[in-house]
Amino acid sequence: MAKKKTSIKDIAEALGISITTVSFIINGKAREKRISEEMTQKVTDYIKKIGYKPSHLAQSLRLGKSRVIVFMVEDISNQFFASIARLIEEKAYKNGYKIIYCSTDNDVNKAKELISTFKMRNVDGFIITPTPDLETTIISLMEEEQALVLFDRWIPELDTSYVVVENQKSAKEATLHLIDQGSKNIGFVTVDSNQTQMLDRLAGFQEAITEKGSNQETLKISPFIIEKKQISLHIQDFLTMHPSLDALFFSTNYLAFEGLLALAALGKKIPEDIKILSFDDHYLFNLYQPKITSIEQPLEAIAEKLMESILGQLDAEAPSKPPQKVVLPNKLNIRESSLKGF
Amino acid sequence: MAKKKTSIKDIAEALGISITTVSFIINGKAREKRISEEMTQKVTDYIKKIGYKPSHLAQSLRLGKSRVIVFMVEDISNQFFASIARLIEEKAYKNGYKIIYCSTDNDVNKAKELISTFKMRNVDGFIITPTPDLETTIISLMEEEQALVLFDRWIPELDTSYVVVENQKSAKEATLHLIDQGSKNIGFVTVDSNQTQMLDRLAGFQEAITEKGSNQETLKISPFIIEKKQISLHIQDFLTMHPSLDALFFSTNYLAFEGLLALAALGKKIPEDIKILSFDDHYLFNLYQPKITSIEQPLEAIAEKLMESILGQLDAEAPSKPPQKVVLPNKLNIRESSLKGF
DNA sequence: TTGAAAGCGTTACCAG
DNA sequence: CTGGTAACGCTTTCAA
Repeated sequence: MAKKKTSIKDIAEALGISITTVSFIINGKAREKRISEEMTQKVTDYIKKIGYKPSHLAQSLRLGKSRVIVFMVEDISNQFFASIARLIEEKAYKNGYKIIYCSTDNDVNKAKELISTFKMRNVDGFIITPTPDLETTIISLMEEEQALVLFDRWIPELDTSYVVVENQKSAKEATLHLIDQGSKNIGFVTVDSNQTQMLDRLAGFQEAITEKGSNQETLKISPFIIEKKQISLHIQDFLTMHPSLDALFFSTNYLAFEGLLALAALGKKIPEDIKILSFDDHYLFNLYQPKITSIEQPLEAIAEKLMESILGQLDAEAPSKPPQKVVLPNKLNIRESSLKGF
Repeated sequence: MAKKKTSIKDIAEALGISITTVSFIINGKAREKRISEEMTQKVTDYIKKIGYKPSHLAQSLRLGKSRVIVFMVEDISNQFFASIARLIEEKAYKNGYKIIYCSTDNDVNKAKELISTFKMRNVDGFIITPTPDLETTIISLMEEEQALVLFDRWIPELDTSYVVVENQKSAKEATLHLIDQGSKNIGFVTVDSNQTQMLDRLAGFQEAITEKGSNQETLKISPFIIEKKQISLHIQDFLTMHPSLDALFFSTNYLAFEGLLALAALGKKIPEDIKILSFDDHYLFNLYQPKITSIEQPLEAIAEKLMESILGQLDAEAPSKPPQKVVLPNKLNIRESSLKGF
């Protein structure tokens, strides 16, 4: 494949000077090393002429840094992760870093394998949404002093940097809103896993319920259901088993979409028959009739903090700080689906 | 950062043997090089014990291959691209390749810069949705005999591998369906650009119109409109200016979503007042009331062909084939939004 | 002001 | 069967 690439050596030979000189000039150390103006000029001109680009690979090997950051999420085709990815990518490129994405499917073994292969690629930093049981691997990453930041969920036992949102607080607030709108019997539909963000959302929900003495039912959908259709059917069953439910809180948007389908199948009217609301805003919540109330995570801020944290750890100049633990506020977008008088 | 990593040299020293031997064993050439069973055993045991992993960086430098493929799309947060990315990623990992994603925003300069920086990272292959005016860069890639495959759109003048879908045929078929359902005056809403896929869709639409002698109007939305709201307003204007339109064909799903918003604002009923249909299926088209008719691209097949093509080019064993030009069929999902009697 | 050479971690050729 | 060593492309120390 690919024609032989010109190397720094070729340049040196062509110009009849040493590799060192070329290297210094390329790396902007001409001044510092007091290389003559004309030499510098000659070299830069030649480089521009032949369009030489140094090999990042060789640089990485030599310097022990690759300027690559891994962004490891549950599923990159998920809108939430894809959006963050997009924002991260932008900020990374601006700082001379590249991003490698990968999806874990929330499978520990896949995650472990991925981390191991990335370590041997000398990536500089890891941004990870941890799968269950990933503690030991994360610990080894910490021991090796790798730049690391968790997001979306974190591991309570570990003292790592992370960026998450106020799951519990927002879930509580949203639940209170539902109660405030007259809901007396609220169903919480979530995914059956012990990821912190899901647990916190449930906790927030229950806190509100307890506080106000309302009734509640909870449906935990197995994360192993691949076929979406199944999810919708589960929700239908849930609704028929608990006919008195007058509101539904979905812990994440894809569950809400399935819920919408279930509700339509049962001929339930939103919000007259049943009010609904979901965590994780989605562009289409604003489009659906009625518009769906939801809790919006601050994508931009999450990406910002993530990069700030990882870049901070990567900055050799800066003194190494203690792990940064960032918890960002969400925004409750109240729309038609949860309103009493609508 | 990171503790000193153990290298092949450390292993050789620790075991009192040569680097070469270790290297052979690691690379499974023990048999071939007729290294003794016990030596092999000793080394593999030791490697397992200390958990040694070879440096991919050094391997890449040495071998001139990085086992990295770049996936360069317009916008990775777009559902279509994110879904393909997910599928590609899976297939790549299975073959020992990693994927680096990046978004061009359909901006030539960004694309050029990206390609240049990836070249110096010795990536092995490029999967690209070309931006306008990217010809020269693509040509230089071809001259360097880089593994390359375009997708979503391609560059007619260039003899590259590509994977696209039957845009024209499907658009025509969909338009005929609309006419068949009694539409007499169809509006085509597209993005104002000369990307091949959009042009082909328009061509297919017009072909059907001409063939059947129907009426048509076309609205081209500038790709520079960032604010979605604006798009929706444009569509509203379009509809009020052409009140006789009885069907709308959206060339891509995000335009359809905005169209839905516009239609709702104008109080138009689908499909009674106006029928609609869109290119690029979306999970939510099936959820909306009424369900939206759309043309579904074969994501899985696209990803499959893309990887097949790039891996084929990367396979040193295989004789270099002429560029593979793949055109995949789509599927017209007829749903409620385009049906007469609904 | 410039150059020689070591070294980053591998692979693979050539000896023995 | 095993080992020495050049080379991949670069940075950087030390020397001139």
